[in-house]
Amino acid sequence: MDARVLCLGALHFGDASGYEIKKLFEEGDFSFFYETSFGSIYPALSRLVEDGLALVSEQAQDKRPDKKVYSITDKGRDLFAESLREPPTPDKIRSDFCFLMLFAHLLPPALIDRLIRGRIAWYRHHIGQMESCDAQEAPLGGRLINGLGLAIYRSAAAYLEENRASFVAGLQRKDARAEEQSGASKVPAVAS
Amino acid sequence: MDARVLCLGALHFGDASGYEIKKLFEEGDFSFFYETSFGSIYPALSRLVEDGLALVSEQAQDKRPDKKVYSITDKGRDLFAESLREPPTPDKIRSDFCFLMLFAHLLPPALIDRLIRGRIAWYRHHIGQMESCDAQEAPLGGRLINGLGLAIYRSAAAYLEENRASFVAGLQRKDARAEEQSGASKVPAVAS
DNA sequence: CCATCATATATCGAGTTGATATATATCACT
DNA sequence: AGTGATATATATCAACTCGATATATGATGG
Repeated sequence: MDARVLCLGALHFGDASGYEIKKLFEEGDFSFFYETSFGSIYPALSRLVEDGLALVSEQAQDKRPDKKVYSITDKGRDLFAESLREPPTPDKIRSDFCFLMLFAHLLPPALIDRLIRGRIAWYRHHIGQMESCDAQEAPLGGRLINGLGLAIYRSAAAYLEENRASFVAGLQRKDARAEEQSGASKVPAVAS
Repeated sequence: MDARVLCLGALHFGDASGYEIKKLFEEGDFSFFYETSFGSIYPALSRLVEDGLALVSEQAQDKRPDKKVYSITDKGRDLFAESLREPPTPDKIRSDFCFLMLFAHLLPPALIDRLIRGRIAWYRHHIGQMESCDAQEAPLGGRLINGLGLAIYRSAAAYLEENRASFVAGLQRKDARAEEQSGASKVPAVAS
């Protein structure tokens, strides 16, 4: 799903500027399941206009920088509907947090504890956001995806809440054992 | 988290070739939460060797192409441990499936139904895989992440199973109403 | 008064993706 | 025996994306 199709999707909800489309990915309907950056949005919008899939109208604003408001054309709508028909590629995920946890034994347990607590707080924050914007949104699909996101975040938060303490305790026990071994000169290690 | 750090993490588990590291991301411990491609792995490994963070030994194999087996150096281990200490960047997700569902009203309900069923099957498949390789793995963190993945996939699959039928039925009702309106010439529409 | 944030567009280097090329060997099927 | 598919294995490349930075203005807050 390239940036042009994503922008067409955004414009399907109504006219928007590049900046507003970015916000859709940062805080809006797309934020739960898709990311993208200005570096792909702005060139994508330019190409949509070039190809006749969108129109642009420059609007001078006072007290604000000029705005370029894009709108989707019929040709754009057709191409978008077509694009949706090709089979979706599998989800792509990159989670530094999960990668880090795999190597938790290389870091101080206190740091790991903080990271997990932060993660739980992050989930709780987004759950709150999703719950509040739940009021029947325009597209039917929006509610399905909102519900899916809520289900996933709730279960993830619950799992981490249930397992955080014992996981960190396990890391601390391991650290204690390691120190015992390296400090063996003090008290001769006796085979158990 | 760039490809060099990811490769160092992979080599932390033991010596490996680029091909084997890729498999770790495709089917192995990393597959649930991280993706990457040959195009970033091979250059990353070359640079690790250049910078003295890894060593390489070429192994001629009979009946197979030559293999380049990489191993992490002490310097590499140090740099890896350091890299882990910088705060993890937020997860990046790109889900064509979720994007598609947002625009479900633009596609035939039967297609949406198939896509959701396929998604559930995908979740079930990976849940099975994760359950089977659950046997106490080497790193403590592995079990935490495995459990998190299981919790997420199970709740996602359950949510879609619970909501699939009614969602598709909702789409069909909407389609029927739309057809009714466009075919209004046949039977005059009477305001309800 | 100064720093930070929000609005708004744009660009650029560095890095990544997904496809493709190159080889060899095995396995199933006809 | 041949055909196509799959697995092992490395490597490259165009197109694309990311994250940072530049530019400009106004509002907000300590």
